[in-house]
Amino acid sequence: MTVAHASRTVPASGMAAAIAALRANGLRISTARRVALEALFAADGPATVEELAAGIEGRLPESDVASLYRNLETLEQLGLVRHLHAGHGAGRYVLSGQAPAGFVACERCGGFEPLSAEAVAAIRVLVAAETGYEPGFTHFPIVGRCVACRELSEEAQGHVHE
Amino acid sequence: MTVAHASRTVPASGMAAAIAALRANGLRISTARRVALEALFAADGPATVEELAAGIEGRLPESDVASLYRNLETLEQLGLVRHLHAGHGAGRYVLSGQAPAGFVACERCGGFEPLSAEAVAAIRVLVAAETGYEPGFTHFPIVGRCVACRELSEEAQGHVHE
DNA sequence: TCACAACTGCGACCAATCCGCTGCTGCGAT
DNA sequence: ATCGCAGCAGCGGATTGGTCGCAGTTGTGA
Repeated sequence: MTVAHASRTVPASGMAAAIAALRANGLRISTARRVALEALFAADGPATVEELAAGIEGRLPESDVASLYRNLETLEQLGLVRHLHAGHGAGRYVLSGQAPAGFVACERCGGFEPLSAEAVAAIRVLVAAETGYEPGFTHFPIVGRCVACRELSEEAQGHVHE
Repeated sequence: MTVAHASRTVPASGMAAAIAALRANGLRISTARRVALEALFAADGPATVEELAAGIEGRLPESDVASLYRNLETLEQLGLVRHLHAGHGAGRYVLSGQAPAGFVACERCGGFEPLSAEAVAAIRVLVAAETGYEPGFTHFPIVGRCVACRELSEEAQGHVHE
């Protein structure tokens, strides 16, 4: 397949680079791995294994969850993928090329917002100065309430499962 | 049982206050609840349900986990207890009277460090200014690496289960 | 000391993740 | 082309953290 038109929604170069990285490490380009990468490229932001395994709303073939977990781990070891845990529930996987310096996650609706490198650096300095700890914010984002959910929880003091 | 000497490691007043709070809300002072409270008072910092159920290293009677979860939830609704999720693994419960404004947790060794109210406020402002999100840091602490674990992971780039 | 709702403790159940095994397949070597 | 085989996929089952339903027990006000 020759690339006739260089630009697409998903830069073909990303996929090619990922495959090259696999090959460079002596790993096979199996169908399951290709599908996993396609799902990651097609996903809109950090996606759960469930979403990826279902083929991103049925637009891609389904995958076996156990194999998917293994392949995501492999891709993570190559530095192609990162995963994060935001609040309760399933972990989420992103292509590291598409991930920002950090995330804030809403503990209520599960939404995400990127965090700039500057903000992350500033917070890191604050935390390190007080405790010596060095936070990452990529693997474990900051968790809070987004604007919409904050308003909701103020008018109705309802308990969401925590 | 009369209190001969007023001061102990665990302030008896804390226990009495907790029991009073239960009673004030029309809740029963059952054995299981008393044991749960004792375990929380005896615990050194945020403890897992497993630790609490085991009676804090066998120093207290064992508890049923399901009942313990229910009682911890009850105590949490009264504002006596808080729970937090630091990194992977089980959640942890603390008496809210013994909990600081926020926590930093080490994702590697599971250690904790308190975060001052000032630091929490400063970070909250930073995050809110950039994203509109309002983080708490009590339910989901900041996760990072403590000094010791950072040194370990620098000399040997070993992968801990993530 | 009685009566009964609140509570306990057991076992089944659930979601997220990982593990072991067997059979298939990508890929370098013929 | 095609062969051989380590690497991999896909299945089922195990594990961990947490919840639910239910039958039996127990605080507590009357």
